[in-house]
Amino acid sequence: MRYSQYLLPTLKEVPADAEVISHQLMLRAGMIRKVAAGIYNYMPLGLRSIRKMEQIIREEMNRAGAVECLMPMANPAELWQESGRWEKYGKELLRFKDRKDADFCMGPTHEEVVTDIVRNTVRSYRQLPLNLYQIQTKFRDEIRPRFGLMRGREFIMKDAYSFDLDDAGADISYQKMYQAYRNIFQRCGLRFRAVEADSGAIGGSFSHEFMVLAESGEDAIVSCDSCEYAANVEKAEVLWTEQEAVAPEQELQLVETPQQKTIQEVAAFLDLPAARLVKTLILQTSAEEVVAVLLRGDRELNTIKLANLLDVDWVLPAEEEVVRHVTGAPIGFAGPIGLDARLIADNEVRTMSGYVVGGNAVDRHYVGVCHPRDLVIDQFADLRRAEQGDPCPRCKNGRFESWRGIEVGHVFKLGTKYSETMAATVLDDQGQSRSLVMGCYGIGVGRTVAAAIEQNHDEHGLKLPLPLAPFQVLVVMLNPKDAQVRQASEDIYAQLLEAGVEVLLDDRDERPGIKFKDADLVGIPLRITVGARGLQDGTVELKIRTSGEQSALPLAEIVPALCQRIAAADET
RNA sequence: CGGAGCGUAGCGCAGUCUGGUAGCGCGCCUGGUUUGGGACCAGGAUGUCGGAGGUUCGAAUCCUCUCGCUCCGACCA
Repeated sequence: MRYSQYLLPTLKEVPADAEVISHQLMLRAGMIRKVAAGIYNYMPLGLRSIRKMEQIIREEMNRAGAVECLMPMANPAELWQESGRWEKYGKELLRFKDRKDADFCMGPTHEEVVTDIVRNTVRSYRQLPLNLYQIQTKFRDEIRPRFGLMRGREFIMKDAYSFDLDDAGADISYQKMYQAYRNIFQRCGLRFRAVEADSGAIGGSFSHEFMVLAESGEDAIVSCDSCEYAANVEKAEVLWTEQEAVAPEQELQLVETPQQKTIQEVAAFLDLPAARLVKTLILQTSAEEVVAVLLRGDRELNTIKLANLLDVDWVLPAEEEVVRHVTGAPIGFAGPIGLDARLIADNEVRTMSGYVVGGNAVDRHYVGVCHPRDLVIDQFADLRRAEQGDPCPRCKNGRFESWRGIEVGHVFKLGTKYSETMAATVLDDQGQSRSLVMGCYGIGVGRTVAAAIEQNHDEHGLKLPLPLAPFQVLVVMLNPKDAQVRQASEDIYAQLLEAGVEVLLDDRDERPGIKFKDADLVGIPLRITVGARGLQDGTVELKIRTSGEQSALPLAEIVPALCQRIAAADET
C-alpha cells in the first residue's frame, strides 16, 4: 500500500476526550474515529489490526473444532421473550420496531439465536459435540461507554457456543476452548492470565476470564506466585486455617470516642492498629433483608461473596435511615453488640478477641470485645476481598500477587439454562430426549487490540507485536524527489509485495521529521529508511520499532533479511 | 440513574466572571526557500460560538429550556 493513496489521518495532539493511552493512540494513529458515544469508525489502519486479530481467532477456533457461522444483528423479540431475557435484560438491550411494529433488538449476545439454530437442526446425539462460533458486531447500550474500543456500545466480538449431550462432554468442550484461548492470546504476544471468575447471574459451575495485564485494567486480579491459581478478586478465595480462639484477656468497656467515625480515626484515637478493630457494615440485600457483616478493621468486604452466600442478587450499603433504625446511632458507630440484625462475620474474626467495635451510640465504641462472651455471631464465612500477600488457597505455599487486568475473553460453562427454557433437546442412544449442555465463549476483538496497545506502546506511539500490527514493514522513502531514492524505495516495495509481505510505502512529499514521527506513532514493527545518505554506500537502514535496534544493510540483503525476520516471528 | 464538568474553525484551546459584533497555536490552500527526527518566509481560506426561546439598543458572554459529550459513582452474559 502506498501512503499517498491511503487514508491514515494521524493527529499531532492528544484528543481531549480520550482518557486511556490505547484510546489516545488509536485516535492519533488514525485507527479509529468516534461517530457517537461508544460507537466508532474503524479506519483503514485500525481495520487491518482488527482483521489480524480475527484471523488468529478464526484459525485457533477452527483448529479446536469449532465451526464458523454468522447470526443476525437484528434479533426478533420472540426468541428473547422465550428465554425470559426480553424482560430481564433491561435498558442495555437496544430495542426497536420494524415497519410492521414488531419488536426487535440488536443482539448483545446470541445464546437465544444459536440455541434456536441448534434445536431446529440437531436431532441426534450423533451430531454432537457441536461448537458454533461467529465474529460479529454486537450492540449493548452500556450505561457508560468509555476508553474507546475498550468499552464501546457497538463492538466486534467472537462468540462461540458449545453443545454436548452431557456434563462430561461439556467439560471437554470447555477445556478445548480454554486451550484455544491460551493459544490465541499467546499468538498475539500478550502477557495475560486466565483467572477463575465469578460466573455471575448466568450461573454455571465454571468460568474463566482471560485478562491482559495492564495498569489501566478495570478488573483487579490476584495470582499465586508459586502455582497456577489466579482469580478475579471478585472470586478469589481467602485461605483460613482453623486456629484456637485466643482467650479473652480484657474486660468489655464502653469508651468515649468523640467525633471518631472512620476506622482510621478510631484506630488513631485509641492508638491501636486498624487490625485490632472490627468494623460492622450494615447492608441491605435485594431480598430486602438487613444484615450486619463483621470484618477486621483493615479488610474490605467482597460484596459478591456475600451476595452468593445469602443467595441474593445484590447487597448494598444500607441507607442512613436504616442504619439509624438498626443501630440507634448515626453512620460511623455501628457495632454488633445489641444490634437488631443478622450477624455474619468473616472467618478472620473467629479467632480475634479483645477488639474494638462501634458502640451503637454517638461517640461511643466498645473496647476489649470478645465473642461469644459479648455477642453471638450467627455465621462465619469467607467474605473479605483477597489482597496482595495473602496465602494461596490452592497450594498454600505461595502468596498472592495483585494485578490490574483487562478482560478480553471469557469462557463459561452454561449448563442447560437455555436448552431447557428453549427446549433444545436431542435423542440419546437410548432414544431418550435430553437437554443439551451448553458452554459459551467470548472474545472482545477490538478490546483485545486496545489491550495489546495498553501493553505495547511508548511515548512516541504504538509498538504492536508483529501478529497484530496493521502492516509488517514500513518503507520510508525519504526524499521522493531524489530519483535514486525513489527508485530504490520502489524496488524494495515491489520485492516485498512480491514476497507476500504486508508493506506500507511512505511515498509522501513530506519532510523526514514528519515521516519519522508518523512512523513511530503508527508503530509498524519493521521500518526501512531509504535515503540519499545511505544509498551513497549502497545501504538502507532497518529499524525495529519494539527494540529500537538499528542497522544499515546493503540494498541486496534487505528484502531477504525482512522475510527471514517475519518468518521467524511466525514460528513462535 | 446520582454527582461534577465541557460544547467557540479539522484538532488543541483563549475569550464568558465584568454584554459592544470572535481570537491564538497546530493543521489546510497558494507561491518560494528547504529536505535524516513534527522547517522557514510571504500570502490565503475556514465559524449557524451545540440548539431553541427570552432579557437587552446590542448576547459566545446574562436567564430558561433542550440536545450532545466527558469524568467520578452505581451498573456490566
